[in-house]
Amino acid sequence: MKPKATLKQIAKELNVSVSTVSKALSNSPEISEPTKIKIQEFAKLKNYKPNNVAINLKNRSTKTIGVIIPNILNPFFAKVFSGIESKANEKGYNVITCISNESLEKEIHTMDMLSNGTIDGFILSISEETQKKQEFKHFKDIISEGIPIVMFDRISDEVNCDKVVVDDFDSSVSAVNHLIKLDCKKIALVSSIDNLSVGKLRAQGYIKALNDNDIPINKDLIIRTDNPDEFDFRMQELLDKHEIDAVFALDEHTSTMAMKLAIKKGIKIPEELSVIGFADGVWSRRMTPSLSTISQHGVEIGEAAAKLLIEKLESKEEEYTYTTTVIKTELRQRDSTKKL
Amino acid sequence: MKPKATLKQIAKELNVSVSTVSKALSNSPEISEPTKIKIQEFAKLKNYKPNNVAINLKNRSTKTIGVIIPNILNPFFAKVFSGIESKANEKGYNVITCISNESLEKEIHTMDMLSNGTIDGFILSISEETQKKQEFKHFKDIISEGIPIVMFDRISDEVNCDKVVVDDFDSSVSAVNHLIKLDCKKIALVSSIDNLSVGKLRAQGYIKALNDNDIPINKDLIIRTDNPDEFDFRMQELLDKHEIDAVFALDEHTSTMAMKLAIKKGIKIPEELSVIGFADGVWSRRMTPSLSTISQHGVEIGEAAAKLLIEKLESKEEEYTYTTTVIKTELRQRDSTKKL
DNA sequence: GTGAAAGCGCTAACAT
DNA sequence: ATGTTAGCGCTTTCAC
Repeated sequence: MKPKATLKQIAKELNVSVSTVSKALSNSPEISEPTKIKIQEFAKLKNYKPNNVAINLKNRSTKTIGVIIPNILNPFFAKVFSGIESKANEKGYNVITCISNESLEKEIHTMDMLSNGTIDGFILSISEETQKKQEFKHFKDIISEGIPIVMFDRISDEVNCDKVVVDDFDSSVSAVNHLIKLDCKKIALVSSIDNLSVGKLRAQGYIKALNDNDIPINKDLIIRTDNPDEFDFRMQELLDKHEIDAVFALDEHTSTMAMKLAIKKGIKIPEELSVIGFADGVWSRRMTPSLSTISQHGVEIGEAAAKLLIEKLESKEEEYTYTTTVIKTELRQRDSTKKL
Repeated sequence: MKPKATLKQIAKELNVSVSTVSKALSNSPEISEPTKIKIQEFAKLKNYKPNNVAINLKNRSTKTIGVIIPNILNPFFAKVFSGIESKANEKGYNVITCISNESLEKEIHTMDMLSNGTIDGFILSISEETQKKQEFKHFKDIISEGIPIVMFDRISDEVNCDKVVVDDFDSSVSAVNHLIKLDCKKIALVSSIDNLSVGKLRAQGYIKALNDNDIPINKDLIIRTDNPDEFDFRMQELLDKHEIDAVFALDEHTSTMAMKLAIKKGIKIPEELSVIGFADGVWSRRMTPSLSTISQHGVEIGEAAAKLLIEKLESKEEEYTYTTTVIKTELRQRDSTKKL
């Protein structure tokens, strides 16, 4: 285990000054060819790598982005994360990741730990608890410290910053319209994320689509909760008591459970029941029948967020107007809906 | 946007020296109560946070771990990652994450970018390409630079470092034994990860279990490839040509595709065909029928790896013996296998 | 009890 | 063409 090479050591061993070494290694024209070559070769021999921490201190910037993700097991977030990581790397940035586990406290703690020079800016999606409690002071504080934030997916109108979202409302409208075109009349709405901003937007889209098509809203066909276990129970009840010809599901848990319970009851999908759900990841394809989904292009969301943040970090503008980027979703027709 | 408070500024505003401020804020007994209080209150008022980069430079350590994950969309890796993140955070470490995307070049590039003081050590799982090419020089180089590495899951015997793995071989043996106890005689082995170390170990376990039970190995019932598309084709063929009563699948793709194709053919699971597969994540539960799995306790693997690395980083021992920790798997019986 | 000074590793303005 | 110096923000030893 060799001791780390530093400019100082190299300078001493070569009997030159530290700054000569520094300049030689950055190929400065100030230094003569022969010394340059001598120093560069010696540095390579010693496997010299400039200490990044020292450079960060000098530059007052770390080229590192702090990313806060509510739950990395959710394939949507995993996709966004991979988009952030790849765009950041492309631009020469590192990514420090924290998983908030949907906890407000962890979110606050993380932002506090990292906002001391460790990172140049944040990309985050608000935790469930934070959205429930509508507690956004920590975001505002960080921003007023001059650390930029880009929010994605789960955002807050109260916080002034760049945002990247999906057109949740419109996606819902068009998905439900699609079901209506398929001749579905009794479309159930199911959600186990009714505490999230995105869950509410999606539910509103359903209402809008039914209204537009003069279909009366039937409360009995709507399950909106934030508790997956409660959902399972109510879904069973719904299938037992009411006849439905479609399910519009706002999250992965409800998409898959609705299908599972329907299949168990012997209901044929898609012949007797069409199912469309918000879902990401490969699993919707792997199910039998495969699930028709609204896919959110997570990778693009991540890339857009990273691009936005890095642009902001690298612009010298004092004034900056905040933008909200909308990434379009895509309706992927698979085997849980009939073909038009 | 307030300018960041520094010791220097506080010192000037309070007409004391930098070192006094530093000591007062670290509650040193050298400083008198009144000045301490004055300084501490002023610092709080100014929202002073010690610059972490400066501290890192001083300490020659960053309390940051570099994590390299082949693919974060794989729920096994996502679980391991969340284990690493939580254990690291508990111990006061940050985590810089890179996704190698199974690429050797990205792996090398990442390790090069981070091994300049940015991180104190690495936790990683070897990329597919790296395993295929058996190219391990970059790992050895990093270790010889004095940066510790902990490998998990996809490891190499050629590299001398701490490791955390699953008992792939034994898990396979006992899973296949379970199928045999269920009275299965014609057990297919399917794998689309035959290029990975873990894939090979699991396949060996299958052979061992059949041998132990005096069941002849039938090559026609074995599909081992590293190409998912090729697998789909050969699986269809296998189902068409041969009668089988069980499938033992070494990865998620083959577990789910085997089930999907069998269901499509009208084969009843588990009555006519039992399926066990290596799988993680919630999706095995959500399938119809739910999939019996060998679950790998990804979170524990991540925690163990982080613990190992941090212990190494914080021990002053010059000499250190490398350990390989084995995390036991668990056979989760669900609806794709009959109950005993 | 307080302060000056050195040093972590590097860069860059400013000598020589 | 090379070297000296100061400084990034902090801690710590050593003077006073």
